Amino acid sequence: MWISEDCIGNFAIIFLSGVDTCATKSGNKDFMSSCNVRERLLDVAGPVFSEKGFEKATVREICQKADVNVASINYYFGDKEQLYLEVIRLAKQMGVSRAPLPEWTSDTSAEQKLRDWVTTLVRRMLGTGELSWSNHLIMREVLRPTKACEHLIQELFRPFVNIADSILQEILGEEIPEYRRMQCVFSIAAQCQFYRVSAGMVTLMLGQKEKAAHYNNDQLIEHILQFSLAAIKNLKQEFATSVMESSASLHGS
Amino acid sequence: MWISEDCIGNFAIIFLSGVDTCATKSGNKDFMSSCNVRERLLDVAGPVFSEKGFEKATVREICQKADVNVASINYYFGDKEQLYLEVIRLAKQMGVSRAPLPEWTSDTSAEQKLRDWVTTLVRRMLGTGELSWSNHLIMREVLRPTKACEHLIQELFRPFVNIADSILQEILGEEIPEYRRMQCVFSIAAQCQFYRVSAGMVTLMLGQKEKAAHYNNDQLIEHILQFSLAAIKNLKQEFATSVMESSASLHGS
DNA sequence: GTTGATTTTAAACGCTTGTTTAATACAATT
DNA sequence: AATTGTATTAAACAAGCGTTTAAAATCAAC
Repeated sequence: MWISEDCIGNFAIIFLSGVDTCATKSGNKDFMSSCNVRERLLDVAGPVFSEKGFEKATVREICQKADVNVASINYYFGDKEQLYLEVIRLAKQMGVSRAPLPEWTSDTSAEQKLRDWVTTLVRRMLGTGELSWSNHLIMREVLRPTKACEHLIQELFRPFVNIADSILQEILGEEIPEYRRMQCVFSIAAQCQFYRVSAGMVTLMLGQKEKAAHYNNDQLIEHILQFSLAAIKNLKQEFATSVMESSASLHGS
Repeated sequence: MWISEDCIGNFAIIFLSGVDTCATKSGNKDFMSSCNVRERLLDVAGPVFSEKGFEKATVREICQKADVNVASINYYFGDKEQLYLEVIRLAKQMGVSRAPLPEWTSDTSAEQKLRDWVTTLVRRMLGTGELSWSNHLIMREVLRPTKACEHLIQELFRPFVNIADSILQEILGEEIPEYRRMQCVFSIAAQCQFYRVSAGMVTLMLGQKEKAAHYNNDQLIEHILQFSLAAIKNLKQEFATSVMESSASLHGS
């Protein structure tokens, strides 16, 4: 309302004061540092929570890295946990946009879709780089769910699993019961997850050299896909023959 | 050095004084409670570290449950970390003895061996009951290795993985390179591991009812085995045909 | 310039952590 | 009985944590 009069003069004030005028969230660092405290906290808290976990991450470290006072988290978010919940929401958005599923047309084969799905999951799980903190954080929630996990399941996991389920339905047909399909989805996801959660142990077991030689993302995707596709196709075949057999024994008796 | 003289008389002292004389570690509770403080701490610390993790487990809780003074851990083990390392050693021994591999004879089939291996791994990972704390604790080390992990790898993981590797070699033959076999071993282990590390998320996704209906240990073992065996056999077959093809194209060109 | 609300700050609070300490209790040896 | 070395205890310690507070600074509006 105060804009209504003496408006022209105040534009300069708005622009220079830096209050709530941070139009772009990324890019220019000098401009960033003039953004408001709330934004700075959100930007900094993600990587810290990702690296340390909720418990071991300290408000003091976050505030120091955001270059704000220690009381700022409580002032803007209430407490540490509320900040964490906001960060998880941010991580979900970034995790999806970071490694999205490709667009499919009506004539994309089921196998290609499954390849895309596995590729996306591996990239999300094992991805490194600037935004990988979001995936690390989400993985923490999977391994040790907090209040935030329910939100992730509804908005992220269930939709993603449903896609895999429909692909498997395409391959396996309608006869195979839903829970068998879901077991297969879990078996595929399990393999992708393994190389993230057990990465430390795998490296210790294989040694750096061997791991670098045979366990990069592309090789893992290829192995997981080949391994899983063979298993799925066998399931279909075995189900077909078992139906035939029971049908035959029915007729025979 | 003080043993060198007046040795005979001191045997009685050693034996009666209660130092290092706790012959049986399990069973009789009355005897247990008369054991020395060190033993009581070791007995109590395992479950606590398993449930809370090293960081969140407090010396005060451990000492309270062991019914000893808070200073006892520092007196007997130096500090909290030394106690933890001792507990990990204990966990390794108990983890193996809790769910051992069955004995195999020369005419045990490779498939049966693989079934036993998967069964053992699932039991160790998902086992519940009195001694399951040891497996929980070991899994914590896999997910977030500390100093103690190297010891576990040498004494526990590598031998166990080697067994699976030799079983797969039996099935696949000599032609398939070692790193492909290892990838398969990891894929199998990954599936077993998934239902432990993601148990919370799986339950949240499926709901208690569905999980209880289709995801008990026996059903999981059966699924993992069927899924993996199909994949392995396909690998063998594909490798054979690809060798034949390259041989044929070699002859053809 | 003054006012009144909002934001920022340094300091302190209350609590928990692992560890240390100094006094005490105990049992074996002299 | 006195001594000696070990074991146990309650209390204190120092450091770190999340949070609160009350004063100071900032800024739009009059």
